[in-house]
This record gives sequence, C-alpha cells and structure tokens, in this order.
Amino acid sequence: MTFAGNPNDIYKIEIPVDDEKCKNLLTKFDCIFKDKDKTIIGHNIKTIISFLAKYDIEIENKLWDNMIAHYLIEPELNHSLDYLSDIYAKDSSDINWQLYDKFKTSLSENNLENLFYDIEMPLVKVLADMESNGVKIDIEGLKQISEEQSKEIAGIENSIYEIAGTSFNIGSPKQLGEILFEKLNIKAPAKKTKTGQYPTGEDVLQKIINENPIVQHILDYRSLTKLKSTYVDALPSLVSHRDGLIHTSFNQAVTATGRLSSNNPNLQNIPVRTEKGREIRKAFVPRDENHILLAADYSQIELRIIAHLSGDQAMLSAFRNGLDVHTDTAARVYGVDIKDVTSEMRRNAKAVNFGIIYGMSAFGLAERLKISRSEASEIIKNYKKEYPGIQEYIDKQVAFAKEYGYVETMLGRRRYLRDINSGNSVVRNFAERNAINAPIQGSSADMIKIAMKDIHNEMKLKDLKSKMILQVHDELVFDVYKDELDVLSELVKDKMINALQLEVPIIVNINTGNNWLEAH
DNA sequence: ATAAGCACGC
DNA sequence: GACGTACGTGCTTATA
Repeated sequence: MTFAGNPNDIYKIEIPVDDEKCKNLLTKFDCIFKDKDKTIIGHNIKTIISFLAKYDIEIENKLWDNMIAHYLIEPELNHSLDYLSDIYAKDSSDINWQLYDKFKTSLSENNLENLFYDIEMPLVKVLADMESNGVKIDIEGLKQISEEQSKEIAGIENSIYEIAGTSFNIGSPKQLGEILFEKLNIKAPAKKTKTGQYPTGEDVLQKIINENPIVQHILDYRSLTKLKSTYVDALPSLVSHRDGLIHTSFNQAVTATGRLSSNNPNLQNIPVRTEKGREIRKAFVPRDENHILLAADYSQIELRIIAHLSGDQAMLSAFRNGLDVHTDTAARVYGVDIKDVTSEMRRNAKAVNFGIIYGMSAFGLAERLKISRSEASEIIKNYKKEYPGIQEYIDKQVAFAKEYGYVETMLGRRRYLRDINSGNSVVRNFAERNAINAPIQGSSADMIKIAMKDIHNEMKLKDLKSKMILQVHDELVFDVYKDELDVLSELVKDKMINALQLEVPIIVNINTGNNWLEAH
C-alpha cells in the first residue's frame, strides 16, 4: 500500500499475507480512514474499498478517483493508470497527485463537477457493496439443465450430420458456410464477409429457413450451445469458495454513454427472451429462506426521456394520459382509432419507436419488420408528421454536435463526436446516430445512478438487512430480508421515481419472487 | 495472443 | 454503387 500525504512525501507499507496480521496492521490506519475531512485520491478506488471490506474496514473519507475523473473528461479514451501517466505525467511516483491537479481543472472547465462529486464518486461505494453482496445461484438446477442440454445437443448434431451427409464442426462458421452454400447448394447471400467467408448469422439463416430443414437445426444448435457454454456451465465455476455466491464486477468507466458494464461474469446479459433462456434466470435465487428477490424496473424510460428532452406534444400527452405508447404511436402512424390498432400495427410502431432512439433508416426498418422499403418510408413519413417535436429535437442534436463537437446528457455528461463533420458519409452517419442516441441512453444512465445512490443511502440510514445486488440498465435487483419487504418496496419505488424530475410521469414496476424470473 | 463471427442482454 | 439501429461481454474457431 502506498501513501503520499503530499507530492514529495511517499510511504510504502508491505501488507502481510496472513489475514489476522493484515487486519491488525490496516486497523492502525483508522485515524486516516475514519477522517471524514480527508480525501482519498487514487485510481480505481473501488478495488481499495473492496480490499479493505474483506477486513471489515470501511473508509469514511471523501473520494477522488482519477480513473473516473478521466472517464468523465474523455469517456472514450483509455483510463488505465499506465496510459494516464504516459499522457499526463510521465510515470512519476506521485502520479495520482499530478492527475488530481490536472483533472480538477478539466472537470471544472467542462462543468462536470456535480456529476463527479454528487453521482459518480458516491456510486463507487454503492458498486463495491453490490459486488461484495453477491448473488446466489442454484448450482444443482444448472447441473441438471446442463445434462439435458448435452443430450439435446447430441441429437441435433446427429440430425445435422445426417442431412449434410457428413460430420463437420458446426461451431465453425467457415465450415458451416461451405456445407450450406456449396455442398447443399442453398442459394448464397449476395455478399461475403470481409474475410471472404459466407455469412451465417441468424438474420441470414432466417431468410433461407424454408430452403432446407438443416437450417432450423443449426439455429437450435447455436442457441443451445450458447446458453450452455456461456451461462449454464460457466456460472457454477464462478461461485466464490468464500461464501458460495457469485460476485460480478460492475465497471464504471467503460461505456461511451455513461452506462455501467458488468463482467466476470457479465450479469447484465442473463437470458430472458426464449423459454430455454428463462430456465437459466430461474437459477438466480435468494441467499436463504429469510430472503426474497425483488426486481424494480423503469417503464419505457428512454422514450419518456426523449419525450421530456424534445417536448413533443403528442409524445408528452401519451405518457401524461397513461396510454400504451406503442399503441398510441400505431394509431397515429396508421391513422386509425386506438381501439382498431392490431397487434401487428403495434409491433411495427414499437420497432419505429426504438428505431428513433437508435437513429434508424427506412432501409433498416424495412429489414427489421420484413416490409417493403416504400412501406417503411411511409411509416417514417407519418411518424415525423405526427411527432414534429421529435424530428426537431433530432435535428437540433445533430446541429449542436456539428457546431460544438460533442453532445451531452441531462446532467452534462459528454460524448465527443469527432467524426460528425467527416466527408465520409458512413462514419459521419454513425456519428449522427450517436448524437441522437447518447443523450437519451446517457440520461437514463444518469437517472438510475442517482436512484442507486439515494437507495443505498437510505438503506444504510435505516440499517436494513436487505441487499442491492444487481443493476441491468433500467432495472435494480434486491435480495430482500422478508421482514423488510414493504419498507424496501416503498423506498426503492420512491427513489427511482424521484431521481430526476421529467415533464412526464415516471413509472416503476416492482415484483418479487423466489427466483429472478418470478420477480419479473 | 488476437481477430472474426456469432449470440446473449438493455 | 455502397451503406443501412445505440451500448455492452464472452464463447468457439481460426490463425499468427
């Protein structure tokens, strides 16, 4: 452990391997760690907090994390200490002091101080707690699923080899492409991948699904082996020997937009879409019989944010009147009464609403909905007419980016768009889509981060036994001590709803269950 | 060790 | 004529 009370006064302390001795030594630093007026300046402080937490030591200092400061200043650059010292300080032993001086100025100049002091720094401790809390999984349940999957995969392999007339490695896109488009003579897609292979992604296979029964088997094989290798077999191996729980890492300085990411393992992409995928979600369970899982998720948060940011009257009134927004959109773009909206019209309208958030083209919409390009253009034309405020907002964002070189979220989190004036239309269009999406996705990230901080504070004040365990972008998951269910539900709902005031109501759905699927 | 292709989430 | 929807993580295969 290295300390520097000022830039020229550096101390290094060797940490004993033995747990008891280590704790004794670290406890002697309580005079520093419990001093609320002192600031701990470091790089990736969460690792220090987590390390000390293993010895029941909590630091009560103010925090300054250079990794996160730099993430706010330049979200898309590298934030490793190696890189920062190369760029800003040339590898000296008081590197964190030097970075502190430089970044303090930059944060101030870019109006990022509130985001840093009031949201990101408090969140460091929240994430450390969530990681340390951990999640219980039903290992026996997963083992059983794994065995059933092995049998099913073997059966599918046999069917595929029989149709192909030969055995080959189905997991190799290269070999698979040759079997499908050469041996079996299925009509090949118009163009190959950049490495000269036949593309065999899901969208490609869906287009030839009626050509040969082997195609459905391939899709089944792909989804099953994905679930087995990434989740069913991998998760049990990541259970901690210390407490029998899974401890993910939440990364606070990775995404370009301000979202968190999760790895080792990634618990933000646990399957939910398909029936077989949902079986995996069932294996996420409360830590013991005194607990129950609670999931709280924001309803349509990104669309509510675009309604707020754009001020579009039609979108605002849909949310204010508590309408199903996709049904309302369908009624508008198809020019029918709400009661006459078919499920297909609603499905298409939903795709358009999402497409707006991502900056989709008529071609993209047509591909996605399997409708003609002219039909897609018609829908988009009507959409722009019905929601003029949204089109104005999009134009305004792109114009701002072209003038200033960045866009920002509701709380001033920036994303720089250096290609926004590029002469290459491909890279320029990409930057324009980012100019539309980043403020929406990023404001949603700002909002849930505020809620997490507020919930964490309140849980600590009330000394609750329940634990916040996961964040999945618009959802928070808690392992709730059953006696606290009512008080925690109220608390979570209140803090999520009131994190940021928008021009539309915020809706939070809460459910509980004896596994993560049930809690949804 | 790294890139490509693919598939999972929001 | 090419391009065609944002943000991530991680698996297997193929290659250096």
